[in-house]
Amino acid sequence: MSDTPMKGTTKERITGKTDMKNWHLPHKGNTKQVILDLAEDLLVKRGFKGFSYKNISTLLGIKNAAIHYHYPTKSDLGVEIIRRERVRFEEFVAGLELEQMNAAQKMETFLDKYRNLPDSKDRITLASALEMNFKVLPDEMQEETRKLIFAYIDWLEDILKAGLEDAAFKFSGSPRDQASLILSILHGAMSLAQATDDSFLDAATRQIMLTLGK
Amino acid sequence: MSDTPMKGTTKERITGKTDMKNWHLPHKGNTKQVILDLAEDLLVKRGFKGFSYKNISTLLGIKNAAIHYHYPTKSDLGVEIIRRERVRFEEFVAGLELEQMNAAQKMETFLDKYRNLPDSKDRITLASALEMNFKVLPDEMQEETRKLIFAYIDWLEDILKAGLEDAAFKFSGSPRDQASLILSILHGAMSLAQATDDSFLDAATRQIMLTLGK
DNA sequence: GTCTATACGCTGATAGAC
DNA sequence: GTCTATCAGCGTATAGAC
Repeated sequence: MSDTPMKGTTKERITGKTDMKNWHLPHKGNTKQVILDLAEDLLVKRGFKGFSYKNISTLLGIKNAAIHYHYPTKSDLGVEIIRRERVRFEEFVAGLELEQMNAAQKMETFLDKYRNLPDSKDRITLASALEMNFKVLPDEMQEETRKLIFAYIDWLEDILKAGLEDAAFKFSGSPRDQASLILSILHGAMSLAQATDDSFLDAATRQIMLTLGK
Repeated sequence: MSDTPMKGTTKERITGKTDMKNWHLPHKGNTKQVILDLAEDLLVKRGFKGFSYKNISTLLGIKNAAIHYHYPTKSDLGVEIIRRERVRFEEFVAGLELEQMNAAQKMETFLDKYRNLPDSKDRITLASALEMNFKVLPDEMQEETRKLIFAYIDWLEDILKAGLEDAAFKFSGSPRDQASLILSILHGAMSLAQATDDSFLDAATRQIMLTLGK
């Protein structure tokens, strides 16, 4: 992965559209957000110690020091990335409620997030990447990572419990254990796929629904 | 984790016993091996970019440059760590054959390796740690990592096939898919446990035997 | 908000003495 | 085999100008 400067304005990069009128303008006030996007991408792809402020600033076409203006330390930046993901997940969960899905539908929609991971992301999620880097993360990032993971597990436990009650699912062991197992399978499949390029995620998601009696 | 120099001779460190007669002697010719042990430990605990030649040399009570004498580049060192693990696994497999175990016994013995991981290792295996660091590894290390993982999967596939034939196991899907799934579950459980301190490995190994109809 | 300039430690690595 | 000395480059981070 090279650190070639990005072309065009921020909006063009984000939307994928070109805005010829403003090609020469800098990031029009959303630099802070673009830094977050870029940093999340690099964190997922290379690990926390595998990218630097220099990498980000080069991609953005600005200088090292400018990043520190937005996020004083790398830990601040990392914490923000994780918090944003937790918010995203909360919105995802709220969305499912709005659609009045049943437990099985919710589970399928959750699994879809993994089935549909773009190859450009190397088919890995932020939570999984954080786990993998856990021991080299600053303390505050470790804490946020834990919160994120338990947000997933807590939610999984809830819908497993609901599915058990209305007989949509059947499985042995506690809903909590089953929730942990499901996340283990998904994260393990992504971890293995990193090294082997094989797709373990399809087999993994299939197996999960099987063990739930679907 | 601090890099406090180790006390005593190499043999004392390795065996845990004290040899007062030779406490003042350096590493008596096995420095190269001790470096490998130390480096493997650091790699598992901190990731490939999380330790340096300096870390190792400080622990050993020698200088940075001395490590380069034994392993010219960090990649050389990393490759040796992985190769040694593959040899260890081959010996493990050969040992199971000598004991004339059946498929179910072999699987249990394999799972024991994960159940019995010492806390001092943060309950993570070399293969899993390599996977987690995969994208920041030098090319030669990536190649060796792949070989190691496929050594595991190939072997798992073999005993799953054997167990299927003599009706010791029953499961749906191909033995290959099942082998991948088992490794996914194990690696995923270790990955999750890193961040949460919960023990997912016990639940994971139990679930594996369950899905094999045991 | 971004720049220049700067600090300082650590990194992987090499040359040559002992 | 290990040492001293040295290297260039990168890492995070800060001060102060524009």
